Amino acid sequence: MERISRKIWAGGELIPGEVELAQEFGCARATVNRALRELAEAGYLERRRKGGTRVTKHPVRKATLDIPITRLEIEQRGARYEHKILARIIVKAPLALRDSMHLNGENHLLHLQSLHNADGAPFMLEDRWINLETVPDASAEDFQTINANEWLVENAPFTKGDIAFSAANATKSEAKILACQEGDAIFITDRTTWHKDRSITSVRLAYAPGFQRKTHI
Amino acid sequence: MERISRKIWAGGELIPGEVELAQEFGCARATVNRALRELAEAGYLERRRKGGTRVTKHPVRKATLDIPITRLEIEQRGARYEHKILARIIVKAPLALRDSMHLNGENHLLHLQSLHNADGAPFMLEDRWINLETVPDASAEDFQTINANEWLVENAPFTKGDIAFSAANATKSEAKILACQEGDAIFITDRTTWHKDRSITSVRLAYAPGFQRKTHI
DNA sequence: AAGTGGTCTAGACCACACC
DNA sequence: GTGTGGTCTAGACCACTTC
Repeated sequence: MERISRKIWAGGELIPGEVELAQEFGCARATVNRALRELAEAGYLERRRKGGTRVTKHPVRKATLDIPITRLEIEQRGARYEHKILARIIVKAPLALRDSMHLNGENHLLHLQSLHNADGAPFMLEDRWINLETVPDASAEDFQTINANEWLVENAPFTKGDIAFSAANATKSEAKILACQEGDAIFITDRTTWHKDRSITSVRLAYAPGFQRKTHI
Repeated sequence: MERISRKIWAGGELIPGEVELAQEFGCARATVNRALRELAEAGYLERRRKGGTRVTKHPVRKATLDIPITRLEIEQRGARYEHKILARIIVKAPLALRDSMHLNGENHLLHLQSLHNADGAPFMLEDRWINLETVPDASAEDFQTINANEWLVENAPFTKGDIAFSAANATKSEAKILACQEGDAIFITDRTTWHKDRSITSVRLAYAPGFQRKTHI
């Protein structure tokens, strides 16, 4: 790490092999391997068999972002959590989702709208679609006592997910639900999760104005 | 991992020690150690010396988010990058920043406003404050040929940083610069970086409407 | 074919946290 | 004290990629 930041090893440059470094530092090759592997995970090095190890030219800083369970996020702020189901309906997959969730028009989805409150004030509006082909048990749940997020964590573990963060102007109906003005800037999280190649759920989270998603490097 | 997801080992439960698992799986303890260490890094396990290893009760999913260099982000979309300096001035630290950057009123900051374009269209508006106590060389730079982001990556490596994502309504002047309407929802990234305990720079990035910051789990 | 990193083994000592 | 995970060593074989 010191040699990278002091540019003794410049960006793009091939650094010595593990055996050579082990000799130089007077340690075992496994120790060098672990050090280099961790630097590679952090994005400072690029490693290829036979090709050797290179210093990354433009190290992309990586921030790890926690994807919290909303109830815990609210409770950690010292607020009282509650949620309300605003709508619950089973429908055939709408056009807009067939592509992003790998569905056809015959697939049935559970469409759920819920509001999550912190100390009685609107905190986040959730618009969720659950794939009933993948998670048939969801059709028997009313999600009153346990919210959909936590139910899915328990009952439909996912293997991968796509996440996108963006900003949107509150629509008239969103503004009413979130107790803000139409047009207010709303922080949006879109997330689709998968088990292998089968979509589980696709959700749009609209946070009340002023919300910040924080992290650190 | 299988035993966690199938709940053979339930949340909060103490799992067998490394020696016992090595015997059961017929492998070396170092192999068990690496497996458990990686599961702990991913957030599924909590490990403590003498205390043993427990399954995390509410596993917090972690997403890794790339913090790209804006020029490369634009070029990777196949667009032509250019940037313009809109304002450049050296001032004493304003009240609003003294707290978040650990400054007093005698500290001088370089205040920089720049617009980053993709194929000639506004992409992102950058409002940056550079701490000249920590990075005195910045006062000699005009940032015309190399933008502040990349100059700082080269000349002032940081050890830690705070990041916050949010949404804001475009002000009248922001709307004019970003070629959008006043009030449009704008995706905001606020970032302050540090070298040890000295602040380097604090920056607010306002992306043109429609921008999404994507990642996956 | 050959050289690099990826992974594993069997053993050892240590640091920490709990008793 | 004592038991747990944290780390290291010396050696081995393998997988991948380039030549």
